[in-house]
Amino acid sequence: MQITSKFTIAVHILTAIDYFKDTEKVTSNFLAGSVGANPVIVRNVMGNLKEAGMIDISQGKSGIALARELEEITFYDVYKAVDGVSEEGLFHFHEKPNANCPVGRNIHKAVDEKLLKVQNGMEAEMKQITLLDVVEDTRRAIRDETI
Amino acid sequence: MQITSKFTIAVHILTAIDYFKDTEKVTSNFLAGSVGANPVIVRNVMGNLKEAGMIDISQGKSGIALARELEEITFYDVYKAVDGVSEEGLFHFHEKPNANCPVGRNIHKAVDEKLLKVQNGMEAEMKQITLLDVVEDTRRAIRDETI
DNA sequence: ATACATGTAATGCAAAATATTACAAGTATT
DNA sequence: AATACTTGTAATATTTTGCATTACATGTAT
Repeated sequence: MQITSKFTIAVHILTAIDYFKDTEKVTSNFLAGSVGANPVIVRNVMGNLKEAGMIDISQGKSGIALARELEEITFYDVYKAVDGVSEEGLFHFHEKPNANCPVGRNIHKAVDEKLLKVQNGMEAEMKQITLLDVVEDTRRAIRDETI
Repeated sequence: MQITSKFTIAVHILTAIDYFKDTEKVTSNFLAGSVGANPVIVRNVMGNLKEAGMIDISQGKSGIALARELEEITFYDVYKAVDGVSEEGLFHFHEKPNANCPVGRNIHKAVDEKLLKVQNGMEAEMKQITLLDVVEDTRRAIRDETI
């Protein structure tokens, strides 16, 4: 498949940027600490998010800021940003069916369009979930911890 | 992710079993030829489909037959049969977030339920596509070839 | 000038998917 | 009973992919 842990890392990063923006110096090393991943991975994901216009960073400069409102960043945006443009689609169909067989020759197109429909359904779902939802729920969970 | 090529192989197998049931002796070797995969892979997938009650096969006996009507086999059934019971869910969330960080400690639950919703949306979509759809479209494509 | 940040190439490593070989076990046909 | 052919499965490559790591280039601020 296609959805890697980079997706959840990206969500984590964006959430942490918002959460710590006033109290900590948010760097790739700091984020790597929170996520529990390698700083280089974090920097790569940050690069993807920057290209997609979700965060503002620049080389040398310390400080990472959100470039868009939280409610204007959906799961779909993040997914597209970090897991490639998804030219391949969500599913592999990398069979090499036998061209001498009528089924082998024709099933590809029959299945492809159906998988595309499934993928579109999933993407529609992802477009309805925003980073604001995540941030709100995370903040609530943190608040409830202290009780 | 989780959806492997075994899924498309399984769909291919089921379609071929139906298509060739009256004209060819359908064996794992024959199917492997049509799919373009190794016979052992095909036999393993066949085993999954048998467990799930979609085909009838037995050791030694030649001949593979569908055990259920085509319109009663959905993409979801096939997916569940070959890609495991999906205890893990469709997405990895195998981060090891830092427990010393409030975000790292709490984001997991916030994101998990949202990914679950996406997954459910996708599965709902898969439940609406049946093997009959695939077989009909494949037959139509084969018919159109000869024009 | 120094310290510290991001950017990125190169490499290694581990896990997972897939392929392959080899053989066991069952059935049908003769 | 012997043979041929089938499915069932274990053991073992091979390949691919995700992730980690090292090392260093490049840029900014103080």
